[in-house]
Amino acid sequence: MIDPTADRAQYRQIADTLRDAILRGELQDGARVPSEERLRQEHGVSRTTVRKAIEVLKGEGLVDVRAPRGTFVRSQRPVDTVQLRRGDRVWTRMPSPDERREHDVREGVPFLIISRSDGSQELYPGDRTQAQQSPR
Amino acid sequence: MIDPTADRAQYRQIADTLRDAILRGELQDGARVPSEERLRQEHGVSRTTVRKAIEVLKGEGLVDVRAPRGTFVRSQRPVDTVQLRRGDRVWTRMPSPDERREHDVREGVPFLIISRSDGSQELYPGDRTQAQQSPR
DNA sequence: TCCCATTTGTGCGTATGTATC
DNA sequence: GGATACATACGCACAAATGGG
Repeated sequence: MIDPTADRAQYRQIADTLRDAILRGELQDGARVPSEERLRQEHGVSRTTVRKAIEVLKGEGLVDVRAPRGTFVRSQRPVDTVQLRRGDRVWTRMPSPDERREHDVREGVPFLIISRSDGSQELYPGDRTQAQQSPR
Repeated sequence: MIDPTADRAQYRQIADTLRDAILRGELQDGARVPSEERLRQEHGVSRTTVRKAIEVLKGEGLVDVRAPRGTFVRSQRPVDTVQLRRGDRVWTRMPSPDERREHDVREGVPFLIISRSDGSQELYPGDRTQAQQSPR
C-alpha cells in the first residue's frame, strides 16, 4: 500500500511496487502490467501519478509500453554475443530518438558501443547484446 | 518555432530544438538551460509540455536537473579505462534509482557491466568508463 | 535571521486524439 | 461502432530548496 504522507513520492512508491513484482518474477517476461486506469484505482491516485511511475520503469528498461495495447514486462537477456579483439574498446550511452528508430531500440535501452582498433565503431542494442573477450 | 499542428508532438519538437543547441555547442557543457517558465513563454506551451521535453533530454543523458537551481548541460567527465581479461564479458543496462544513488550516477546514464570469468561482476558509470582489451 | 522571488518536484483534474480489439 | 488504453496537452495548486537582499 502506498502512503501519500511518506517521504517518498507516491509515483516512486508505485514504481517500487511494480519493480519488485517484476524482479521477484511475479510479473514475468512479456506479462502485461495492469492498465493505467486499473493502477489508478488500486492505489487511489491520479492517472498522472500512475503514468509517472510507468515512466520510471521505462527509463530503467524494465517495461515496454505499446500504445494502445498495453504495457508489458520486457525480457532482457543478452542473446547476441560480439567477439572482442585486441585493442577494442567498449562503452555505452543512451541513444537519441533518431538512433532508437534506426536501430530499433526501445526507450530505456542503452547502446553497447565497440570501437575497433582500426577506428571503426559498432552500435548494438544493449538489451540483447554482450561483448566477449575471445577465450583464446 | 514549434508547430502545434505538426505530426510531431510539441514536447518532442522542443526537445529537438534543445538537443540541437547542445550538440551544435550553442549550449556548452555546464551551461544553464532556460528555466521551465522561460521555455513555456518562448514556445507558448504549458509547463507540462516543457517538462516532458526536459524529461526526454534527461533520458538521453544530455542534461542534469538540479532542483531548485536549474537544468544544466551535462559536462563530460574524464574517462576511466578498465582492463579486460580473457573470458570477460561486457554488457550494459540502466540502473534502478537505488543503484543510481549507490554508484552516484545521474538519470539517463547507463551502467557498463563487466562479468569476470570467475563469476564476479563490476558495475561502472557508463558516462565515464570504457573497457579495453589488454593491447598485450 | 528573516523575507521573498525563483525554480523544480509532485499531484490533482480535465479534455481530446488515435490505435487496437 | 463501441470500449479500452495509451499519448498529448491544458490548467491549477502547493511543497521544498536555493539564493539574494
